[in-house]
Amino acid sequence: MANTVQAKQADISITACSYRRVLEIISNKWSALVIYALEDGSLRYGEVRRRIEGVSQKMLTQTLRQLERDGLVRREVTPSVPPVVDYSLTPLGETLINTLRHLKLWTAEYYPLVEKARAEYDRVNGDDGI
Amino acid sequence: MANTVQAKQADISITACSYRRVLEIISNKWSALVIYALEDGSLRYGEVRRRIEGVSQKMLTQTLRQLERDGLVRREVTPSVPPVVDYSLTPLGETLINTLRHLKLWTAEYYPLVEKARAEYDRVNGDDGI
DNA sequence: CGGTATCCGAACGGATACTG
DNA sequence: CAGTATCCGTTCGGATACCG
Repeated sequence: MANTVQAKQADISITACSYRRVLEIISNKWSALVIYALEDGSLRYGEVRRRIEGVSQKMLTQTLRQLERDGLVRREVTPSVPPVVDYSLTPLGETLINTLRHLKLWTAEYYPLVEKARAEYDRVNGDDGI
Repeated sequence: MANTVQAKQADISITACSYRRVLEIISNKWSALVIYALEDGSLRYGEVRRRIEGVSQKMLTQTLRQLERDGLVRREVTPSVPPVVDYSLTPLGETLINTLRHLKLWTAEYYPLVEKARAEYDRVNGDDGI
């Protein structure tokens, strides 16, 4: 911590370290989608599954368990036959969805530009080699 | 498109579909970290690498190429010996970092609660079985 | 300095079958 | 209905060696 440069680098490393952890929460294929599916309120397992096109039973269950462990989603079991299991966002989960909304807005506004950039990149560097 | 329920589900699917694509941009291990490393301006390859603790040469190069293809990062080569390669955010990349900042703020404020939730979950469901 | 190429284990994630 | 268990291919990502 001698000079400002070193101090700043240390700060970046520390920040990056914890920052990486959040990314681990939402960076798998389905977590953010599940959180989004629950934004309007409680849903049963099957309803969540129907809302998220393409998710398998295995991955949905795994994702829900992980989010439950992280304190973002609440799981409520009504022991009946057949069983009823409801999922909803916890207050902590609600705080995260506000943040995720910004990501969604960015997508809506700028994703076409990303696709355009990709097409241009592929046109230039494209299928020339191999 | 008979009733509102179906219409809403369709809308969710479409949104989720494109939303998933942004997640693909930043959901790998290093992309968001690289974007963050470049927030203060242009950096040389080695400087980026030193800023991101733990990244390997292979993954850094791969991540930078991908971000370049997505139009988020610009790569400028000065052909000298030894070569100099500078990386910086494009205007499009700048728009994304504003969004990512919200994620970082969320982390700073709420991540401790996530860790607490995990500890509690593990305490309850913990190492009882297997 | 700033890469590329290759090998390899670990993790991700889909398909299928079975259960309370 | 809401899972669990298993198999298995694909991708991720680190280590190492080499290159212009």
